[in-house]
Amino acid sequence: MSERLPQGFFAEDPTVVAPRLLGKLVVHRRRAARIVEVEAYRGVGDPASHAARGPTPRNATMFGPPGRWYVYFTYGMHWCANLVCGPEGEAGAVLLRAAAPVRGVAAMRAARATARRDVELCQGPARLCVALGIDGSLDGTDAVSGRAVVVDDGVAGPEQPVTTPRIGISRGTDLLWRWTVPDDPHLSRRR
DNA sequence: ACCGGGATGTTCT
DNA sequence: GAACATCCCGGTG
Repeated sequence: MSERLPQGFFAEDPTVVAPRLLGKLVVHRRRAARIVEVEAYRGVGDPASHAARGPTPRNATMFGPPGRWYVYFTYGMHWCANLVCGPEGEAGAVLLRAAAPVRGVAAMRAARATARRDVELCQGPARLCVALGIDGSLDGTDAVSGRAVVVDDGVAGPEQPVTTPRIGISRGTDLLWRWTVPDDPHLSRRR
């Protein structure tokens, strides 16, 4: 059975929370997917973070309390989903980059008509949002007890997650702040 | 398989 | 204007 995450799960630094999210389930609209790939973004001080230059209207949620969804719009057409982590005001977050479909697969296929194989349904941060029906209306909502939640269903994450540089960024590329389940077929591809 | 380019709009220089 | 935590499609090998 799925259990709510303990209070304080998201209170630690995003680089600590990120690997712990591997193996957890994202649940929304009767669909569920197991997280296999994440990236940590620190707030001010991380040049790749949306919060690097302080608060703006877009990143306001990042500066709020941990455990909430930060959902942003990019490239004129894509939503991406993060979990706010760390002390309030530090604007840390973990980006969900890929997941393995677990429940509601038919609904995911309907939402992701261009996916040719089920392995592609949540393979990438924007694809994951489409498959699960996540959009900007979720921004700022509670990820422990709200409409969309992250839960622990008792399946252990990897003992030794793989760490790599983050994908799709032009600054902070030296930091190994991407964590993946080793050799999982649902990982996003490029580099 | 790999690559290049277009889509589309918000944010920032 | 340019960049952007992306994806899709159509070219070529």
